[in-house]
Amino acid sequence: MDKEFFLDRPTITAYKHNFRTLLAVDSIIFGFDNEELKLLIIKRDYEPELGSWSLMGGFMLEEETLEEAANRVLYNLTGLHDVYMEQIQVFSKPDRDPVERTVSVPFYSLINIEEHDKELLKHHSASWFPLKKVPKLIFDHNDIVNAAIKQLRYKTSIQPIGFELLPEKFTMRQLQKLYEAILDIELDKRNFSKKIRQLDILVKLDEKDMSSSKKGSFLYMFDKRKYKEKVADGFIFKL
Amino acid sequence: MDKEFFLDRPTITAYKHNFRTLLAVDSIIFGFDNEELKLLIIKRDYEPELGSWSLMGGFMLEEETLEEAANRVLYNLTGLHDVYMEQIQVFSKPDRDPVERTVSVPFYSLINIEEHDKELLKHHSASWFPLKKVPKLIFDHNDIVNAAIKQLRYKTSIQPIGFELLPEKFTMRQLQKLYEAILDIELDKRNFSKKIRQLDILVKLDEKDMSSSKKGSFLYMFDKRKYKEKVADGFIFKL
DNA sequence: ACAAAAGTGTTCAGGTTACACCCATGA
DNA sequence: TCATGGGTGTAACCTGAACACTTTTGT
Repeated sequence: MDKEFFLDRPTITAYKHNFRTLLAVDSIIFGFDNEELKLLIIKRDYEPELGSWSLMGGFMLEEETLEEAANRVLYNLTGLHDVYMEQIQVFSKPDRDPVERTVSVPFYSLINIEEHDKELLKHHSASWFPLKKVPKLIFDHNDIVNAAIKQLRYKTSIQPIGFELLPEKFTMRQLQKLYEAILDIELDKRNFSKKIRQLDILVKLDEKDMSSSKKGSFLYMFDKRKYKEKVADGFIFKL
Repeated sequence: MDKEFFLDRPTITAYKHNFRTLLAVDSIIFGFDNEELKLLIIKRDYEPELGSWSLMGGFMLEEETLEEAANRVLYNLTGLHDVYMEQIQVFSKPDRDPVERTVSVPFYSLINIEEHDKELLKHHSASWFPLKKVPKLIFDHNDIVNAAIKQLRYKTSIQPIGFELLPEKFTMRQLQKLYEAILDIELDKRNFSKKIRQLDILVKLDEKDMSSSKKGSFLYMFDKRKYKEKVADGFIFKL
């Protein structure tokens, strides 16, 4: 029994003798260019690993939550607020950051690839990479990206997210391409549009987008109110 | 532009000036007694909140990962190793712990309610509570428990977990009751056993359990190899 | 012989999949 | 007039849901 009692000590020790760690948020930012999914990463202009590709990240401040920190980091890079964001598994190997132990809480976000501040991106030497061409990133950032992709696919296959990656008005075909890009599969256009229309979260507009074909294709908007109702009802959608 | 550059500072500052936080793991331990789902909590024997009900927890040590810390905490309370464990959302409100800022990474585990070290439980003044009768816990621990229940239900509804909560040999009826307890719904025994048998992850034994009826009911075991294969294939199961 | 739980099969409805042709238009 | 992408319906199949009776055996 003594063994357990010994191991137990740290959990009942007064707070002050315990280890305190740096806590970072890392931002996995996905965008869509109507063809494929892309990831936004930066070229570090500070040590360690100056000049290497990296996720955008930042340390959690004393007075903010992790969610606030993640929003701050995303805002710093893109100028965007109120973006879809989801936390994934924490990365906590003691030696993952060579400078000092840093635990990373990653958040992935979905943004419209057209709607961000390009000056800020330039300032951070940030670039978009197709998912299949993401270079070697610092530390364990490639693992983090892979975990985020996995989580995004999983979520997308059971809940209608992904609208955040499109412009406000979009065609059925764009939406289908988005799902195909996220899930990395091909879908039948008849079945896809039937399914999506059944969800009753889109509004069909009278306008057409004439850029993709001679005939033009109808534009849709996404009915935020209905969408939120459904998600709140714990609604599950299977593609 | 200056605003962004100012906000940006913390993310590019050298490590040393940044805030370091206490990082805790909290353990949400679920057990099943053949009737209902229960939660294991402890009566704190240290300040703050001495005497209050609380999740078992502990601070992450300098040389361990969060997963190791979670295993250590669980081991300290139950004497168990190699238990199913899953991380849920991090809780990081700056004032959630009144003594000092502590970020909590909660892990829930599923254990067989018969197979743990009862001496250790007594030592920690720990008790099992039915989910619907969990008392007020310290800090935001009730929120953490609710998040864990939600996650457990979600997981259970799409993947065959939950076997961890049963003894090695169990009856179809016990398994059904477990699912009913986790999902808080009633299931049809014909459809349930058909579905489970289709999954092809159980082995039917020749033995019967005679304790529950005159006729006796067949015992099953869970085929770990097949189960692991299925889960690795990203297999989704909908009850 | 009866009470108590175990065990099993069929039918029906709804959803998912596979599949092919016509439409509108600009060039 | 033709080439390009847009738009739609139907039949076969599969899965999930609802539902009731027989079996075993201890008392």
